[in-house]
Amino acid sequence: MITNMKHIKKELIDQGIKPTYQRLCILEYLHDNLVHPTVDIIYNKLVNRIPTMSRTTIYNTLKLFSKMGIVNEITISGIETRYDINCEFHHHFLCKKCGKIYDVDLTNPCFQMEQKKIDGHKIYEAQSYFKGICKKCLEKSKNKK
Amino acid sequence: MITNMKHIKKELIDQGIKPTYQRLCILEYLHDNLVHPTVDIIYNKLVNRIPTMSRTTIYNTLKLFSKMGIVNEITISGIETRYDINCEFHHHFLCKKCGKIYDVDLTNPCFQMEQKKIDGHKIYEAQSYFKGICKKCLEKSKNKK
DNA sequence: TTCATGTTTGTAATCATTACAGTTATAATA
DNA sequence: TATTATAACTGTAATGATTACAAACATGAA
Repeated sequence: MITNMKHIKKELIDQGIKPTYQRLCILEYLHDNLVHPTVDIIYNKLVNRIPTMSRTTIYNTLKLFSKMGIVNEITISGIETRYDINCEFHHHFLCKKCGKIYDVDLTNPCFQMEQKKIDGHKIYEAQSYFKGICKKCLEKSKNKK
Repeated sequence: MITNMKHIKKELIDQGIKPTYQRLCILEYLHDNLVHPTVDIIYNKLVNRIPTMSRTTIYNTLKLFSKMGIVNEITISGIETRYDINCEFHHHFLCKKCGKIYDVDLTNPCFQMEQKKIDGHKIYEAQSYFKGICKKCLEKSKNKK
């Protein structure tokens, strides 16, 4: 438990979300595990602490968080949704070989990503995905040769 | 049939892909319908011309095309994969209200999107997604007030 | 205490996608 | 032309993430 529960609670109240124990645990998990977890990963971790925890609750909560802009839904893989606390702006890289998702820091933030409107459409969220072969997999295939 | 079948055939042969009738029809459809179709949309259209057409063939073909860089898989919605001919570079905007996906032209192409490498990872594909409320839905909700 | 409202839970249903095995088409060779 | 090997196509069944739904539970107000 790295993140202070009081801060987590305040974060929810500030957003007008009732701070139930389940919601606090989910938000705390997201703060402490910036690994783009799936619903299943979150469930398997939290069910230890809350034996009655339901997957449906996690789905509902993450949908609510997403609606309020607290988390981003990352659909890069096309298989399952992954979740990310909406903190400093960064992009994502998916390795087509090993499936891992890396954070990509933006040295020069792209102004297009920071627009509030585009072609008359109101932007709530912007994401960029890169797909290819990651550093580690590149090295592995080099060694094989 | 806007696009010339001979060109389509050449495109496949150039990529080293055997130009079967099914593949030609799928590629032709993608060229003529730049609407980010789903597998189901493509299937329902093509089954009229090829009554034996199978969904599995479309899945297989699109996966092959994606591998060869002929099409891009768009996973913006998280529900189903949409496909786009990989022509001039553009981004996508998803309306959270009506679900429509708009093309977004880039007046000033972002240099980060054109890199071949990032953090040592080799980039094959780059996409940017915007999510929010589209122009039409914004106007509709204005009128209601 | 009662009541209303919102939240959580577990199960069943949905639906996109994949696995698989049988069939068919294609191209090379005899 | 006939044969054969290989690749492509097809239809069905299975998978697995997500959602729908209804019952149980918690909370706070009256």
